[in-house]
Amino acid sequence: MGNKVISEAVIKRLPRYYRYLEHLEQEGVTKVSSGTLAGMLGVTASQVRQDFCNFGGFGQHGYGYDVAYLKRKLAEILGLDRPYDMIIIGAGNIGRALAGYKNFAAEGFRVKALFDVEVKDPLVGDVPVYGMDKLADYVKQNGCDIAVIATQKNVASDVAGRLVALGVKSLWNFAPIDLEVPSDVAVENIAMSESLYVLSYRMKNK
Amino acid sequence: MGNKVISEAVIKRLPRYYRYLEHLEQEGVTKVSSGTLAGMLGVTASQVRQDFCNFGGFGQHGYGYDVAYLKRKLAEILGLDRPYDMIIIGAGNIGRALAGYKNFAAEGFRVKALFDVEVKDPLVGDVPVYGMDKLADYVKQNGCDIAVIATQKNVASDVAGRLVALGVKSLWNFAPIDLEVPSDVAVENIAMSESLYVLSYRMKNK
DNA sequence: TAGATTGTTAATCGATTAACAATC
DNA sequence: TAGATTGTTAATCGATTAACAATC
Repeated sequence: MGNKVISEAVIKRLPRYYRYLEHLEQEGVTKVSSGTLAGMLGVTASQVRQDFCNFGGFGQHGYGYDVAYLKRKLAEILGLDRPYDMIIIGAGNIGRALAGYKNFAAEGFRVKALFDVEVKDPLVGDVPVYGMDKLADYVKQNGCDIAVIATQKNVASDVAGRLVALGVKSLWNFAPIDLEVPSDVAVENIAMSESLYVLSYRMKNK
Repeated sequence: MGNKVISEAVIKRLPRYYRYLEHLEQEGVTKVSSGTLAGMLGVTASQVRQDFCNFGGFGQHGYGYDVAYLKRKLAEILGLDRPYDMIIIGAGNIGRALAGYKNFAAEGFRVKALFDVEVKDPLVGDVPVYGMDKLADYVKQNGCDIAVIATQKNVASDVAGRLVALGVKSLWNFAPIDLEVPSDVAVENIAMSESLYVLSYRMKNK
């Protein structure tokens, strides 16, 4: 593993590069320069080259970057070159919406099951819903690459703790709290209300 | 308006401070020091004081910060001291989930209407759903503080353009694209797939 | 008063930008 | 070859941290 430490700022830009490269590829564009890419992202060409240089550099002097190759390299870096099995804890509004979101499956993130204390419907789309009492057995039998926390705020920490105890190494958290997990567990938050607060701030300060 | 330019880094921390202050207030805690707050957020006491100092400073030498007062000041800064009327464009999984999310209303963000090209149900919870042809009239008659873009990716730019043309000054965007808007329009993105990519990166690099 | 803790200036650290030799 | 554009080092800029006088 290429273990140069990459800053958070760089990591957060990688998915954006990837998105624009997908777009370029769809348009049939085969090569792109750091300057062009920079123009699309709204950053400097220097930064684009620095960012890729962190991973060794994927371009050719005097030519630029091959779109398909650069995209493939970014996919590798981001870990998008393999599928992931996800489960969602909490079959409320957000949990059900995520289960029904087709794009995830298309990108290799496969929702295999929903869990909730109360099973109102046995299926959401084509995803089965199980009671929370089934969680441990399910994870032990089927494994789970990513668990999505879509529960109420007040149980989110407990649920995270149970998942970690079951050996789940990756949590995608939609609850408005900061989860505390061991250092070998990856966490990403979707902080919707914080985003809404920032929007409110921006409105006020335009 | 106090027009010191505040960095993005500071702005993004404000909602987190606010969240922890809410928590402290609920616990009945009336005063807090920069050190304590820093411990909760996982930052340094220096940074906490610097951040508040940007807005004039809300503490008292030798005492710390009054929780209720600091929370009220942060609410003012973030613009949470008044309600907002929201509409949601796109009555798919995400749009409907957001319409049904009770916490928003509790925080003063009121979902007034959903819009979609196709009106399958006239109501989602207690929120009315209208056809896209009703959008212009609705906004002209009722106004709209914040429009939520929860459409398919391929129409998101068009929808954003229409909203901006109708005078909407604030967009909360769930589509995986970068919206281009005039400088007096505020935009905040919830980039779910980018977050998932970052999670994937983190899993791979733990 | 003595102790605690802020507000704020100065020092440090890290990220971004500029520059340019290497090279396709 | 001449032109273009990278990879990478050095310079700049901005954000974080440390320090401490002010003061409750």
